[in-house]
Amino acid sequence: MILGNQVEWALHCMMILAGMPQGVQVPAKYLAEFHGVPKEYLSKALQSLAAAGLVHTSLGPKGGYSLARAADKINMLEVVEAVEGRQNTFNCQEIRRNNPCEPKLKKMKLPVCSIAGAMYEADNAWRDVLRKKKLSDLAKEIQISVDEKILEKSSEWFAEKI
Amino acid sequence: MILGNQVEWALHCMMILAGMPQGVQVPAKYLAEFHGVPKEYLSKALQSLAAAGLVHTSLGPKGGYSLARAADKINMLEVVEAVEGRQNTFNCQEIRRNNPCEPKLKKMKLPVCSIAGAMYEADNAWRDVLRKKKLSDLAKEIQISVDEKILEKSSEWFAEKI
DNA sequence: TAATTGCGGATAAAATATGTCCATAATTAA
DNA sequence: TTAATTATGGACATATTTTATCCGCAATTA
Repeated sequence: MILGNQVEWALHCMMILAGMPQGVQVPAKYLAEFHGVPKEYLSKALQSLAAAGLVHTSLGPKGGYSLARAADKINMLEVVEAVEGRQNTFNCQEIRRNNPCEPKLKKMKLPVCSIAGAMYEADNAWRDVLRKKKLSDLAKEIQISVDEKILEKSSEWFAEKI
Repeated sequence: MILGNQVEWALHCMMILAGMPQGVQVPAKYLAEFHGVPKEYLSKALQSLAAAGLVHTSLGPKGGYSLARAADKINMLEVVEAVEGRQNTFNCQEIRRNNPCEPKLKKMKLPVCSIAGAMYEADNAWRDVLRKKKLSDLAKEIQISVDEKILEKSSEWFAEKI
């Protein structure tokens, strides 16, 4: 039960975009180079973000990606779900219906299985944590925990390229 | 990001075992038949439960599986982790170390990444829910939600076979 | 002794994750 | 107008994980 790498990539990219000046578009090429990940594959994640309305995209030179909303209006869950989908981690196969004692169970309408219910409850707790964490919250934490010089150099690195 | 079927199977098997009279061992064969799942593969999950000390096993005729502890001394998280492992759903690849501005990052010791930290927090919330849910709680819920006749028939079905 | 059962290793098939390649259309700057 | 740049999206390839299946072994019971 493990999330794909794309989730990590997407979150880091969103933080980069959150740190960009207004109106600047960042191409996938540089997001990929900066994070050391394959550009073509990262693009798939970025396209998912675009499809979910979390980033704005533009074509051509000076084109690229930017946040579609302010960082305090986007939470982590949106990013994770955009890339990973919205399925529950628990995929109930309804094996209780295979009970040989009651063949009718195969077709009957049943209330949610208690086991599945508990697993869904856990999934919801997971989502709640991510929903409460805005990108702006993350940005603050990063501002505090990461060496100031690195942040500055990174900023310059992007500014040069774009 | 989806749990394997084994988790569902294992949880349902645990509930069957929780409903068995003291001292009765249930063979994998019947657990598989009852739930309509392949015996050989289910056995792998049951072996994981045994390795985690959640079930007791015995060989030979009249052998099989039984709970290693009372149902109120086992929680859902233990079952899930026995089968699925204890990894976090978020597998941090530390792509921040690929930052071209600071090659030293590759080898430096760093505090937990803010992004990873938030994801771990979500994982912990997920675990907390499952840890609080004992098998005995589930048993009560099932007792209430499932048709009494089905419970009785199922009980008889196992009693006949064993 | 014969039947039953869990255990564990080897193998295989199917599904998913990961990664690459390329043609296309849109946009910008010269 | 032209050339360069960029996202999009589909096709394809590879790697990894999940989902099994098979079988010999040792332990146990009747």
